[in-house]
Amino acid sequence: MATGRTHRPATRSRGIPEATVARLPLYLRALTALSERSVPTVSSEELATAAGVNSAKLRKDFSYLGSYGTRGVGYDVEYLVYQISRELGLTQDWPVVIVGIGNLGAALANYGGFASRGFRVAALIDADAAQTGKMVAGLPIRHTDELESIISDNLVSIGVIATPAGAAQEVCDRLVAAGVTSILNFAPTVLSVPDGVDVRKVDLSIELQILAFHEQRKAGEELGEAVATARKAVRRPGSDGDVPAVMPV
Amino acid sequence: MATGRTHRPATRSRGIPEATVARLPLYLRALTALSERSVPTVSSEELATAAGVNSAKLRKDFSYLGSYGTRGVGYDVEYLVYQISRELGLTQDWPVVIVGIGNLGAALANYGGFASRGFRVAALIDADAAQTGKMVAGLPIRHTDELESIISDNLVSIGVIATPAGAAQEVCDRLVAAGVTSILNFAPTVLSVPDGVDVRKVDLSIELQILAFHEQRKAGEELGEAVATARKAVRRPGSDGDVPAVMPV
DNA sequence: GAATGTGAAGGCTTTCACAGCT
DNA sequence: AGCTGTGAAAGCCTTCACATTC
Repeated sequence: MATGRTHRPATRSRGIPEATVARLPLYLRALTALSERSVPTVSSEELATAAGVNSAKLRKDFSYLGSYGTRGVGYDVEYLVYQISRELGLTQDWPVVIVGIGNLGAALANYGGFASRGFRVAALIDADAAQTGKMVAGLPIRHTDELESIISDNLVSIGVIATPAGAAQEVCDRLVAAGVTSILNFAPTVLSVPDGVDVRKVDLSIELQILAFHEQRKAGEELGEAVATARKAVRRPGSDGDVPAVMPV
Repeated sequence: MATGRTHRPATRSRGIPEATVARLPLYLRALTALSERSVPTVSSEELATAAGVNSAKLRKDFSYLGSYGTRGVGYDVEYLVYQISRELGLTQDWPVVIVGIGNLGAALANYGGFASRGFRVAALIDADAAQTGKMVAGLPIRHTDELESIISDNLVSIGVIATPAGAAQEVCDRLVAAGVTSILNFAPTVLSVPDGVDVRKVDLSIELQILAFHEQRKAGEELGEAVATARKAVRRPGSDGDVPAVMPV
C-alpha cells in the first residue's frame, strides 16, 4: 500500500477501510462506462464482474458508504457515480504538479486519466534549464526554481515525482516545505516525510519482480523445469551487479 | 494487488505469503544499495528503515525464506541479495515484450530498473505501421503482426501492455494465445484471462484518486473546510462526465 | 422472485514480546 | 549484550449465507 509509515493508523476516517477506498476508483471506472452507455441500473453481480472483484466484496464495500442500492433491483448508476466521486473527493478540483519531465513525466502529463477525473495538471517542473519553456502536453516546462511559487500560487496539495531516484528526496522535501501533503512517487526510492504527509509509490520493476516470482513457480511446477533451464542458458554473461556469484555459508 | 481472480488461491507456493513476496523487491533494492557501498552486514532494524517497513515485519518475512541471519550480528548483505534474487527468480533471464509504444511504452523501454534486475526487453511492439522500424531505447519498433513469432522465438512469458484501453483485451488475448502467462497491465481496463495466467495492474489515476480521498479528509479535519472551499470555487465549469449533477433520491 | 445489506466465520497480515543463539 | 527467529495475540479483510426489503 502506501508508504512505510505516514498513513494515520488504518485511517478510521469516517470508518471506510483502506482496502475499500483502494477499490472505489475501480467501481467508479466501471460505473462511468455504464453511464456512458446510458445503463440506468446495475446489480452487484454485474458491476462486480465489470470491476473484476466478487459481488460479496462489492456489496460490503458499498455498505460502508451507506445504503445506496434497492433490494430486488440493484444500484442506480448515476447516483452511485456521484456518491463515489464525492466520497473520493473528486467533486472538487485537484491541481497537481509533475516534477521531472523525462520519458515518464511526459507520459504522465499526456495521460488522459488525470484530467478526466478531477485532477488538473497545474504545472510541469524540471531541473534541466535547457528544457525550460519547452511545451509538453500543451504546458510549458518550468524550472525547479519556481517550484515553491507554483505550489502556493495554485494551492497545490498533490505532487507527482518522476525524477531519477537521486533527486527524489530533495524534490520531496521542497514540495512538502511548500505545502504539498500528498505525494505520488515514481522514483525507485523510499521517501521520508513528516507525519501528516501521504506518500504512495508506483514501482514498475517491483511489479515485474512479483510476476517473475509467480512465473518461476509455474515453470517449476508445471513444465518440469525444462523451460526454466532453457531460459537460464540464454542469460547474458555480464548482466548486472544484482546476483553476485559469491556467497558465504 | 493483482487481478480480480486468477491468482491461485493465496499461492501456497512453498509457503511464502503474498504480502511477503510483494516486499522482497523492496528489501532487494535496499540491500543492493548497501552492497554497492560495500556494507558487509546489516541488522533487521537498519534494513527495515532503509526499506521503509518495521523490523518485526522484516524478520518475519525473512523467516519464510529460511534462517539467513546471525543472532547478535545481523544479516550478511551479499548472501541475502543472492537468496532474495533466487527466491524472486531473478537469477534467470526474463525476456519481456512491451506492447504499445506511446509515451508510456517508450518510458518503460527506457526504464533502467528493468534491465538491471534480470529482465530483458526482447521487443517493442506497436500496432501503428508508421512507427515500425523506428528506434526506441536502442530497439526497433516491430509491428503487431509479428507478435506471435516474437513471443515464441524468444520464449517470452511476460508481457507488458501499454496500449490504449480499447486495444488491451485483444492484445492480451493474443499474448496469452502465443504463450505469455504473466501480464503487467498499464491500460485502465480489467483484463480477463484464463486460469493460470497472472495479471498485475498499474493504474496511475487510481493512485491519485486514493491520495485525493485522504487529502480531502485532511482538508476537512484540519483546515476547517476553508481550503476545500477555495479549491471547489476554482473548479472548471465543463470538466468531464464523471460527476453529473443529477441524482435520484 | 430478485437482489441488497450484514452478522458471523474464516483467513491473512501485522505486531508483540521474548526465548534462544552468538 | 545484542539481535534474530517465532509462537501467540490482535487486527484487518474476505467470504459465507441468509434475513430483509422491494
